[in-house]
Amino acid sequence: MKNRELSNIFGQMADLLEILGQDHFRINSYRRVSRVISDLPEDVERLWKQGSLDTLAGVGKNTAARIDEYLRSGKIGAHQELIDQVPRGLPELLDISGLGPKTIAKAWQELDVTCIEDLQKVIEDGRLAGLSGLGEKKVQQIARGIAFHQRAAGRTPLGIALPIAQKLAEQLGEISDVDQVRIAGSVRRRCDTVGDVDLLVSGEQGKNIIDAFTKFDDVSEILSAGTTKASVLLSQGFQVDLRVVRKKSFGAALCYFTGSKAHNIALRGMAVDKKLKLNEYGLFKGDRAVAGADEEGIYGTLGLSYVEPELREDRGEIEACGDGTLPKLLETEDIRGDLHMHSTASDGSTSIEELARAAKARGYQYIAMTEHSSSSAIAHGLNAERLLKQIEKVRRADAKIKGIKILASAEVDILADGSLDYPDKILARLDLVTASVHSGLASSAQKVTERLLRAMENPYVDIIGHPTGRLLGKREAMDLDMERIISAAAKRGIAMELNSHWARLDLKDIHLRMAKQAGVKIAICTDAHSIEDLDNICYGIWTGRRGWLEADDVLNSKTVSALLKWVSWRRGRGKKS
DNA sequence: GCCGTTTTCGGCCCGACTGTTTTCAGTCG
Repeated sequence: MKNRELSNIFGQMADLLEILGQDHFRINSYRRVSRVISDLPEDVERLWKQGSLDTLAGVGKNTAARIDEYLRSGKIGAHQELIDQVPRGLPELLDISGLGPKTIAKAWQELDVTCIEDLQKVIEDGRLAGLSGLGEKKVQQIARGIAFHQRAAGRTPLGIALPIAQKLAEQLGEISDVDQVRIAGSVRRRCDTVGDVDLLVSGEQGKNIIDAFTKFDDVSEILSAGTTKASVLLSQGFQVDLRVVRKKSFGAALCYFTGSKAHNIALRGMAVDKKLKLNEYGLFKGDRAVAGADEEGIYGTLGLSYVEPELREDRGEIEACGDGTLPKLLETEDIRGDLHMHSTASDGSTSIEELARAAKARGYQYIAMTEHSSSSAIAHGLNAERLLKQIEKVRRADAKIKGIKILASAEVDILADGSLDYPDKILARLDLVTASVHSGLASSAQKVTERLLRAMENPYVDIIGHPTGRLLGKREAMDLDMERIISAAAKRGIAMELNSHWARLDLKDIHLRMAKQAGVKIAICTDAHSIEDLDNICYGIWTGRRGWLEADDVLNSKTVSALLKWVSWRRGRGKKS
């Protein structure tokens, strides 16, 4: 799949054009193409073969010709020409907070700055401060931006950012001038990783609120602070933006600061079509506000249904409002069980019975115990003999604890050749089988894809666990041919996991949507190694919602009897083919 | 560069904060 490469190229072209000072509408259209391709839930190469590239939003004649050029020759001439015009180290400077394209171009042309090291030199020897339009303060801001850029490893997982955002929101609520508080931005959209935290409050005394906020214990540096807006760095190393608006604007502001940017632009376009103006203060007809206090009013007045924050990515949600195909998203209550967890038998820290009781307390009807198999030696994986004893142990626990069904399952390793770590006759003894890759994740796309496809030929494989193996911020996802994997899953009725640990969230949103479209069931499971881990299910549910999942798309929204029926149905089907 | 029942040319989302300015450019979200 060339989507990622093409998306990167168009994004890079936008960066280069920006440094070269080109028309920003043109730059924006490159950025849009970059985003549309990276969000695309199908192979861009297939659209190209069908001759339907121009059905993509924002892709016109020129862009289609460039995609065509890339898919034929492996490069784009216009891209190469831009690269030749700008020093290689320059685009990275765009990532430095406080430094924009105009200043970068000036430093390059007047001081011959071509990379971060050059920039640091001209800051130290005072030459940067000597440029027109720059002064000592601005230069200090850029120096701080460089320091932050060098220590920040990029985006923060939601699982780290959300608890911090919630704590800050709570603290804001204790300020007497604050009326309402909400978390906005990518945290509210439940993106798997976030670049910063956006908080919104309503209140009349903006200055007081901003003053109190910038004095919070976790604030290590104040980047800016006015009467309605402040940006700070936290000691935890990421940025928090706070906005204060009046009550009558709260809904408009919440909508605006929740984003995404692309969704907002689409909303504003709709407002313009209706001769209205939309900004963070409200929806206006001339000078008169026609909506603004709540989000429902904004969407309603624009003639749209309310769009859940997880869907606000300009990935077709606005069009779906129009033709009534907006999904009724999965809810927490829809989850009836958890099909992936480890006890002390392999590498978990809790007994089967404790996990079962904790799951029951969370309202579940069933759990599946999935210890590792013998190849995962480091995780004390079970050999066939131990597994058979473990099955007996599960049966005894199941008989003992009433009100919840405990299924005997396993997380079986998919070996290098695609075979499974247990023989079929052992697998047949299990109620449910999840198969996962735990080694050789860096192999070529072709190799890992074949490995998974081979494993999926085994009639006992019910679920593919954490399919791409990614660990956010630590390990890249395997470069699978997701179209082939999903179509094989659809053909054999195999479910795919959405591993809910916040560091995995694997499959991710756009792949979930591909799976849904292919009719593949998703198992949203925690991979719990302790009782607390069971609570990670919320991250899976949110990510599922970002993938447009409804209750029916989710395997573990079934009752236990429907689940077991599904297993025998699909195994029968697997054996036939 | 894209796009079109107001358009094939002339638009393209909108506002806050900062610093270096004497009224605004640059950056950010």
